[in-house]
Amino acid sequence: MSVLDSFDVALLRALQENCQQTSQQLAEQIGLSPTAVQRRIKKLREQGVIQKEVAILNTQMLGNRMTVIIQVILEKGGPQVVDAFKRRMRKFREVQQCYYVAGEYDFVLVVNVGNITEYDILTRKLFPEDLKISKFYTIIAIEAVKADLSLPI
Amino acid sequence: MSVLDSFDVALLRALQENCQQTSQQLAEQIGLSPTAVQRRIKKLREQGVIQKEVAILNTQMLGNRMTVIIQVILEKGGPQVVDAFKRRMRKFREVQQCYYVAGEYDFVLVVNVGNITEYDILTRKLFPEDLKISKFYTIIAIEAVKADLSLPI
DNA sequence: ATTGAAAGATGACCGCA
DNA sequence: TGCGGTCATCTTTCAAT
Repeated sequence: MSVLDSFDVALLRALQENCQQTSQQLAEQIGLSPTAVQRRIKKLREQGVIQKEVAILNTQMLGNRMTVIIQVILEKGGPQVVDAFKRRMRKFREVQQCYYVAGEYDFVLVVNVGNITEYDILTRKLFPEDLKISKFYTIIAIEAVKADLSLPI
Repeated sequence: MSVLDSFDVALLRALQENCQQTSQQLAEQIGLSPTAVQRRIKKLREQGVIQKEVAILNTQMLGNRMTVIIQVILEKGGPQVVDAFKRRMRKFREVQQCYYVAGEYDFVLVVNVGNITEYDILTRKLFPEDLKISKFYTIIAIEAVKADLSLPI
C-alpha cells in the first residue's frame, strides 16, 4: 500500500462529498488532468482506500422511518461470544452500524426500522434467548440532525 | 412527491450498494430498459429521495483513526439552546452523526478523530464554556464492526 | 423502447524527473 | 521506473422520436 499524497487526499475529500463528479470536474478542483484523476481513482479503488460508492437516501422521503441507538451488554464469556455477536449484527440490514466499544457496554448499535412494531420484532431476532445478551438499552432518536460517514481527513 | 413502485425500490436498493453501476447493469438487475432506469434515477435525484452519492473510505487505510460515541446532556433551557447545539454540530466535519434523542440524554454523537489528542481538542471546541452543556459521556469504539447508512427498504 | 448525438471513460503513447 | 499529459477510441448517457 503506497502512501497518499496531497492530490489523493484532495481527491478523496471531493469524492466523499460527491462521487458522481466527472473526472474533468475533479481535475479542475485538484489541479490535475482528467486522465490522471481517473488513474488515481482506479488505484484508490483497487487498494481499497475507496471501499465503496453508494447512494445516500433521504429517510424522511421513505415513510417516517425511525432510528434507534441500542447499547448492549453481553454475558461474560470469551471471544467466541463476542465474535458470534459481531457476525450476527453484520447479517441484519436494519443494523446500520455496530461498534464494539470499551466501558460499561460491549456494543453500541445504530438501527433503522420502519416503526416501533418493527423495532420490537427486530430486537427479538437480534437478541434471541440463546444468545448471551445480558441487557440492552434503547435510545430513540427524535431527529437525525446529521448523518454521514465521511472522514474528516 | 409521487409514490415509489417496486422498480424504484429495487433501484434504490441497488444504488445503496453501488451507485457506480451503469444503467445497463441496473436495467438487467431490475428488469427494465437502460433508458427507463436513467429516467427513474434522474427523478429520484430531483425529488431528493436520493440525497447524495458518496465514496465510503476505509478508515483502517487512513492511519488508525478512532471513532467515539458521545452522549450529551444540555442544561435545561428552551428550544433555542437545542437549535444552537444542532447548528454547531452540523459545522464540524469530525461529527459524522448527531441524533437528537429522547430519554436521559439529549444528543448522541458519533465522532471520528485521528487520535486521542484530537479528541480532546475537539471536545473543547464542541462544548465551550458558554454553551449550555450540562454533561457529556464518551464511549470509545474498539472496532467498527459495521458502518453504513443504507436503509433496509 | 429505440436511436443518434454529445459527453465521459479508458487505454496507448510520449515525455519528463 | 513511475507519474503526468495528450490524443484516439470505445462506452455510456441523454433527449427526441
